[in-house]
Amino acid sequence: MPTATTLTPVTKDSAETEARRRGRPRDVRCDQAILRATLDMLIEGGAVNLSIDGVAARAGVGKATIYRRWSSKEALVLEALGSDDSMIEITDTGTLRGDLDSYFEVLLQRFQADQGSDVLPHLIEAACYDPEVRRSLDEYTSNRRKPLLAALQRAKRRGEIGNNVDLDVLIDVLVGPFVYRRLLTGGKVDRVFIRKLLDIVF
Amino acid sequence: MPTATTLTPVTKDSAETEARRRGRPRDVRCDQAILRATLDMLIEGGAVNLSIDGVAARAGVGKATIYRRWSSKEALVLEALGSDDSMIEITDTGTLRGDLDSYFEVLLQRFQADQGSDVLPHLIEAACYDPEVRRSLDEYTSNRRKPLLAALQRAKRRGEIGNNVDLDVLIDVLVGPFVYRRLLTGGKVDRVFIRKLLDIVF
Amino acid sequence: MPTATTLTPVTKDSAETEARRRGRPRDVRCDQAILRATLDMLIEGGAVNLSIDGVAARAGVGKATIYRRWSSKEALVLEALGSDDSMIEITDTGTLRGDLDSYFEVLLQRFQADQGSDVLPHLIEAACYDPEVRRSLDEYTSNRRKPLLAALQRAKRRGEIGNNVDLDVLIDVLVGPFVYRRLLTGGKVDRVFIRKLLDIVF
Amino acid sequence: MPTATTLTPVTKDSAETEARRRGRPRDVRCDQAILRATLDMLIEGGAVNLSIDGVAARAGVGKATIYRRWSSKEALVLEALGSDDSMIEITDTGTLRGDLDSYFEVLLQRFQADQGSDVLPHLIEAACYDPEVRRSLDEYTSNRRKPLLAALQRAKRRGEIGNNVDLDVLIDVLVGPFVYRRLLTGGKVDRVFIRKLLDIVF
DNA sequence: GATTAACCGAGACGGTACGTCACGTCTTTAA
DNA sequence: TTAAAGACGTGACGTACCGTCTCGGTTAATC
Repeated sequence: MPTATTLTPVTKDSAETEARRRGRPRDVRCDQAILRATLDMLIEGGAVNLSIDGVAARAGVGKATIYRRWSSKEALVLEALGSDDSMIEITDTGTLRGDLDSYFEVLLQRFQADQGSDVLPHLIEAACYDPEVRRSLDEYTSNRRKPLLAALQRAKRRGEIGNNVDLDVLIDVLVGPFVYRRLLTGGKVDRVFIRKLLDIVF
Repeated sequence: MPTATTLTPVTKDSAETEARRRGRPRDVRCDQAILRATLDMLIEGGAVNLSIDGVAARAGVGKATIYRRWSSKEALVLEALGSDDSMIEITDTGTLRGDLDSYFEVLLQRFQADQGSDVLPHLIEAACYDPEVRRSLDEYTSNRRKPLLAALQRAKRRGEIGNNVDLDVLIDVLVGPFVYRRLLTGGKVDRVFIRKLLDIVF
Repeated sequence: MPTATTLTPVTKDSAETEARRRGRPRDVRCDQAILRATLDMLIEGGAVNLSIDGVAARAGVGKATIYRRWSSKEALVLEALGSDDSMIEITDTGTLRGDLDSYFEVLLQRFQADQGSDVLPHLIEAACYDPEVRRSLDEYTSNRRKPLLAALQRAKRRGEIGNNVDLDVLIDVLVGPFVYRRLLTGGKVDRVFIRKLLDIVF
Repeated sequence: MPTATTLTPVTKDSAETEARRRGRPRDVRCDQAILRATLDMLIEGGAVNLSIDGVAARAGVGKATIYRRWSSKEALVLEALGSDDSMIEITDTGTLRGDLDSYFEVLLQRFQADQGSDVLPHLIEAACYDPEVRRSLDEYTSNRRKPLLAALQRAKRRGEIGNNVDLDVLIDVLVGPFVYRRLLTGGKVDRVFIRKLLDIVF
């Protein structure tokens, strides 16, 4: 998930150092209520059925209060999702295969839980015409890759991966098939799939 | 692309065997005009800016005439896309590497031309809540995989690919990274990427 | 009710004298089914909820078969209503008061049964922009006045009504208040009303 | 015409006593523009050719802005008509015949100007299935009767009208024939008609 | 008996208007 | 200055009927 600063503040209140803005300060409870309502409605109806009007009503908040904080529905969604820290941690098992097993196990669960959700697809589409969303989505993706990258770097140091292998591309090869099946083919994603995938790559 | 029968007819006229539907038959020119208008507007403004009202106006057709044929905007888009036969043909070069080079060359052009388009992302999202779109999208994807599958089977027969390799998963490994970069990471997709990808897999 | 000839035939088959048109003759059962369906739907939902599509479906008839016979919804309604001959017969009681009592008794029942119906109002509106309906409605009204006119003429001959009284206007005075209450004031129409009305006029 | 409160506000702002509704107040210029456009279009094309889309476009206003204020086309029309204060004033001439002459003179002009208009008929029909319109139409009618009632009461006090005459019914007798001719018979409404009418009643 | 013209059902066709929804902005009062 | 409330113009939605127009298939009178 992108750090909150990427999308959140329409008006930057960059730091507390800044001489405390004048006028009534923003109510933090509003932020919370809005994000809470957003998450709830995302779970209930997906991103498509999420409307700003709906969130405002549910959060007991004026629409302007939302637009004051986020520039678009997607910015709001991205931040609402970001509040759950969903980064996959990879415990260093000492071997590449061990690390990957632990990683894919979690990834598998994520994908299965995620089935039917339209949140990611919605953001992907939104990213097409909203550069800000594009940036945030890239950052989100990038963050998710970090633990895997670390594990692969460890393996490279241990000599388990050839020196001439581009690790970024290797990640694409390992994660891409998941995304492809999930979004386009509707194919199954299970342990057998993972095993076959690893058999091919390594 | 799905064969026309998948999405097209809201009312199925399953076969010609059926004794010719009663009533005034549908005007084929309407189908053509609508699909033509849809494609034009897709190119001009993407899937998000495509409205049924707009298509109807442009095609010189009543809205009902569209809804009579397609149940949703996405069904319409899928068929409009399908009408251009965009399957990638792989000429049999005799070697796996040769086949793949020719395939990826075209795929690369496609991806670059496709950059910024929101059509595929839009369909992916639509597939989340419209099973009909889901089905058609799967079929579309499946068709696109066929030439590649054929090439890999030739290679397997020639012994270039191990007998225990699951070709379906291999395709996922070859194509998935493209999709992943295109939709999620925003990463570059070029010849260097392809070379590194093939280096890893083979 | 207007004689059928006023509105009914879009194409006039004025008389049997004409050398019997060629081609398949119109099916009388269609006329019946259509009028039947129209009456039923009028009773169920009023003139506003009456649609040609609906009548056609209910009568098991093509829409063209209706338009071949009647030029508009209202023409159809007028004829459907006309099939019940609803003229009020006044039995000659020998005195004006007796005749009027018998007449108003029936008129009263009609008005009460008619309450809530939108058929007459609908026709009145239609008459504004359809001269054919205008003509038919006038004729319909005119026919309804005839029995009353006859009774008044008898009374005039008997000397119960002054010689200088315009009987047409007298009918207006006797019937107008009914219509006025029914359509515009929403006021009660009962025996007391009739008595007071007659008290004023005579 | 009904006082504005009858139909106007979909959400009642019953009185000024209520502590000023929250949120952005309705723009009075919208009301004016909408009513203005409605009246114009009524004059041009009658009630049948009046569409909400048309009014919205002409008034330069969104459709929702209209629906926020009036629940139906007819409610809108009724209020638009009411904004022109069309009550007929009867100057006290001292004699019944004088008052009536002055009244009928204006009524006559109204009826002639009104010829061909479908507004009243349209409202009458609408009143059949919309109780709100029914109520407003009754109130409208009731208001229109008031001046006449006052004149008749003056005449009664002067002894020109018998004590046992029900003035409400008398009004029905005086006005009903007009309505009846106008709506149903298509008969002429002129000074001769009025004279004959008065000859009969008085 | 073949031809022919009008009829019939079904339903497609271009339109128009409907009433609803959500968008993102703006305008009020109150804190 | 922020907040809640909600009005605002915009524009698309999917539906319902309109009256007309093809279709294939009757059904008689005429040739």
